[in-house]
Amino acid sequence: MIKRSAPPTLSEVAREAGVGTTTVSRVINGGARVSPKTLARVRRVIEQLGYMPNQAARVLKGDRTKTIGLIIPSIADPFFSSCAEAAQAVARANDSLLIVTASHNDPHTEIENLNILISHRVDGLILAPANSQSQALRDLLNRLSVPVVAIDRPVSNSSIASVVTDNFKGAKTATQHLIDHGYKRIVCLTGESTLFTIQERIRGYRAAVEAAGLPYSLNTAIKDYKSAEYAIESMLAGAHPPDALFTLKNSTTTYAFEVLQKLNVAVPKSVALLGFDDFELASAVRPSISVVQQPVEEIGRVAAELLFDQLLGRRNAGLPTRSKRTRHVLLETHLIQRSSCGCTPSVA
Amino acid sequence: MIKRSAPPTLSEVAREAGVGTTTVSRVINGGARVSPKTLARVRRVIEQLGYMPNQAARVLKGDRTKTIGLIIPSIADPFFSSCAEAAQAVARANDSLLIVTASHNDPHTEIENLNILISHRVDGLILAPANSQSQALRDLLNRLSVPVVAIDRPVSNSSIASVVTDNFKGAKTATQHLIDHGYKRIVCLTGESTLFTIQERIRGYRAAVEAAGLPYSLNTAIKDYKSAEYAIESMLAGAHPPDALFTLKNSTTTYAFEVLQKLNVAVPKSVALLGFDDFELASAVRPSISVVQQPVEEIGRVAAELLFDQLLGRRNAGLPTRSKRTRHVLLETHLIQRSSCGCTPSVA
DNA sequence: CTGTTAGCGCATTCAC
DNA sequence: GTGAATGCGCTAACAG
Repeated sequence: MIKRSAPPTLSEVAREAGVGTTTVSRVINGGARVSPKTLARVRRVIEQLGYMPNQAARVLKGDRTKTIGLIIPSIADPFFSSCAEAAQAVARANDSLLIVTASHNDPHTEIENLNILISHRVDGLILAPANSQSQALRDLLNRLSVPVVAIDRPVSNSSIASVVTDNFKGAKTATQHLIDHGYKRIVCLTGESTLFTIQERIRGYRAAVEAAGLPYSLNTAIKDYKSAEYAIESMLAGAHPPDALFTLKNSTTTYAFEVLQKLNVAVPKSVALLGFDDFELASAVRPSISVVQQPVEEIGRVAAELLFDQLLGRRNAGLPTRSKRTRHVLLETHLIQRSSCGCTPSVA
Repeated sequence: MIKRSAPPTLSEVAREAGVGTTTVSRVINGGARVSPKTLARVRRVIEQLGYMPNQAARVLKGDRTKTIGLIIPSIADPFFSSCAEAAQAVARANDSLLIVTASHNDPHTEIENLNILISHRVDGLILAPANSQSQALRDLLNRLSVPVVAIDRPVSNSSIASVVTDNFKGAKTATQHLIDHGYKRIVCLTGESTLFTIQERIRGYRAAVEAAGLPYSLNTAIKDYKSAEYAIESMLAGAHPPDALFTLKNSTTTYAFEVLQKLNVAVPKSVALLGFDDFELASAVRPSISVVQQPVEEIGRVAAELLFDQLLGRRNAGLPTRSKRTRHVLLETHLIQRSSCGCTPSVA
């Protein structure tokens, strides 16, 4: 076992096998038009030397890099890591490598990641924009020579393809569901209210309560257990305590749930709970928590498929045609009726 | 806004700015030894053209790629995605890009990923071996010219650095904790019993019960809710029903928890529950679930730090010195005493 | 301070 | 079937 400092090169293989570099190149790329004898010999040398083609050199030749980039807020976030997993599956199916980076929802880090990926000459890009409105991002994306697909949040005022959940409709339907249950004082709780998705959900909530002539009550200051506890405790002690809570994001939902438990509030009897975004144990807790479910894997999968559509279309078209049909995919949510909203699900 | 098909190159920038390529190169790399005047001019052209250096060309020059690879079973798995996040932070701090791929615990896919990363000439590699025993993996890893760090599971019979949790000790301590509570029939439940980590935990469980002269009862067939339900239900109906359950992995723990709830078994009164590996809502459910917590982020962080240590050491040493001190880091677990084991935690 | 030049490893003409 | 030569974009000698 020889541990060299530098990996073997194609020409070393060629020399060792006593053939030209072209032949080795052919062998690597399928072995067409090479005599069985030399094929075998070259393959043996490759095996022996542990030769692996240098991706950088191939890329430099101007071909595609067979690499696509994905920029998400966080790798550790279940929502986005599921997207990533799905996108990676599609990438692999298209013989490509997916490079995932985290922006932490910071526009600066996002641009940084973008530049890194551009330097790596990714063939295409999927990203969840930290800020849907950012002019800088829009500019950078527009001058890019590769196709881009936005996920979870669109890039506003741009023709960039996107795959997002119908947050408005999902929130409106969910709120309506609470209204149908007969709740009169539905309070909406959330954090990170600057995010596009959250704003859409707020719009949906508002549309529903206003249409029903019910009070609109929104608290966007829930950032941790403490703030949730404070908010809920004071509301409950107030003159017009809520009879239902609509939480717009995962963490808020669990905070609210924990607070209600801590306070020994009967759910849904005294206060109902409905959350946006499903999570692992929502069905395991007591009462099980009703949620608006997003098609997480689908987002990643569809985004990647859209990207490769553009990639393939582009190659077939010959010229880098401006995509004729920029597509915006709006994915439906699904209301999962468990116990916390007042429903009695068939499956415990 | 001109959308070119091919990204601008360094020499285009040079031509446009009326300087030599070297000057542009200098500007890109910090701008040392360039007159302020030209510096400004070149920078303007770069900005204007939206030039970004081609990573592939740099790599081809033989320098480091400033890229490290990470192979984990799944991106969507909270445990590993947290590791990945931590490793990425370290990578960024070292001005490097982390490329994450998923092996799905399949040795074949693992080798495939490995080859892809080798082709990309990563400077180093972190991986959670699908099979700790695999000879093929060991061979491949050994002939690699870059440093490797194994996480979660070691590569047995090899000098490859590793960062793993002390699964044996963690499981033994946990079992002992149950014994101290007075439980006499502690049953161990799990799936994926071929994994190194699970085997270590089984060893720990066994060591503890045998030392205490208690019966050893292991079921490694828990793969979904159904199998958990079947297993637990039959045990409970048997002659010697367990008074405590020790579950060796996350999913098993939640399955067990759900089954116990479904069956209306009082926890921990009738049957106690203790799980290996912490998870998001373990403290939010009722009763809150006691667990053996692993230092997840630390695994990723330490592994990456170890890798960069080797990388830097290697560069300073000049020659590719065989690492004198191959390091094996064993990380301690932490027993989180919540309610399900019979403890009364101070924090509800 | 600045420009010229030579390759890095590979795929790809184009000859033989 | 096969090989020699060219150039992808960049950096690092070396001149000036």
